[in-house]
Amino acid sequence: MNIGQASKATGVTAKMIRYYDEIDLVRPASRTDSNYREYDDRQINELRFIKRARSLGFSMEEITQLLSLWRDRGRPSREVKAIADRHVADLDARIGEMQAMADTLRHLSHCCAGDDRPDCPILADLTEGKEPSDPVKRRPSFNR
Amino acid sequence: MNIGQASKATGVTAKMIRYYDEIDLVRPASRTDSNYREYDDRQINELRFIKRARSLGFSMEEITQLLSLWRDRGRPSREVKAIADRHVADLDARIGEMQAMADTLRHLSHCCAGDDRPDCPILADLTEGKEPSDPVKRRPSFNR
DNA sequence: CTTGACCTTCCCATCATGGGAAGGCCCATC
DNA sequence: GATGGGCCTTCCCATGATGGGAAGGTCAAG
Repeated sequence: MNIGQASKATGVTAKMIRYYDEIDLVRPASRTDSNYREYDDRQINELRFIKRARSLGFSMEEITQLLSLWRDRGRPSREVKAIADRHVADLDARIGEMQAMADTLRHLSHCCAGDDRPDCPILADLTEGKEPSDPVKRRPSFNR
Repeated sequence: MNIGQASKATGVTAKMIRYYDEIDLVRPASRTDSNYREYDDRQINELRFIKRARSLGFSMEEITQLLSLWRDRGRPSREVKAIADRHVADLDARIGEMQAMADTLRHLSHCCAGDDRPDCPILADLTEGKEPSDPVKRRPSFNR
């Protein structure tokens, strides 16, 4: 299976497959005589795994760990659970922050006439330069 | 006021002040004879505005628009409200996605023994390569 | 006049992803 | 067996907001 077929089979773009290859996330692809990458079922499954894990918001760092546990038949499920739980806590923290932003804005918007006049509580709030409760530092790499 | 004082006065790092300067987000800083940036109250207020807007999750793009409305005394509050409402919808969408991720993971984690044994519903789920409901495309630039 | 704290610009890195160019390969159709 | 279109390869660049750091100029207090 070449990269295009692997891409179709997994839903991961060829670009990203090459990237995962480059950062050694997946087992190294073997190459044909003409230097085409060749993927077998094992790698296809790894790519699917990565895709699903990304869709659950895991960072590449976490996925590296998850993949290594996945490959290890003797893994303790405790370790997998720990990674998942940490990620859930991370998600919850971010959800909380965004919820706070949305709530604040909903309130301000509700107080804004939204007509032709210039008076606007939203701008007024921004002008006051209130401090946010805490400039939260997040673990790197959960863009999307 | 030089950049360091402006930074202290607004809580925006000097690095970021220079960046906002570079992308013409704030009014251009005047310079002293020795090429130091000089900020007046107007610009200090703009920096505070930006800071507060960032803390509410607005993208630079949105902040550009908000700043321009802020500077315009004749703005219709409708336009400000529209930007805010769009942003709230964006936040809500993202919150929804993350909530779904967290809920899924909470369920899986709950089903995982988390002991020395290797069996793990979390890994099992990742292995199945289920499709996420929909690969949501978000507007660029809301990292943090 | 020295010293240390500040300022300047310039370059590089992040993280996951996509765009695109230049060149090589494969297969089907003429 | 040549041609063409659709693959593949590598390489470089961009994103968005932010920080790190180097090299060199400036200011103010001692």
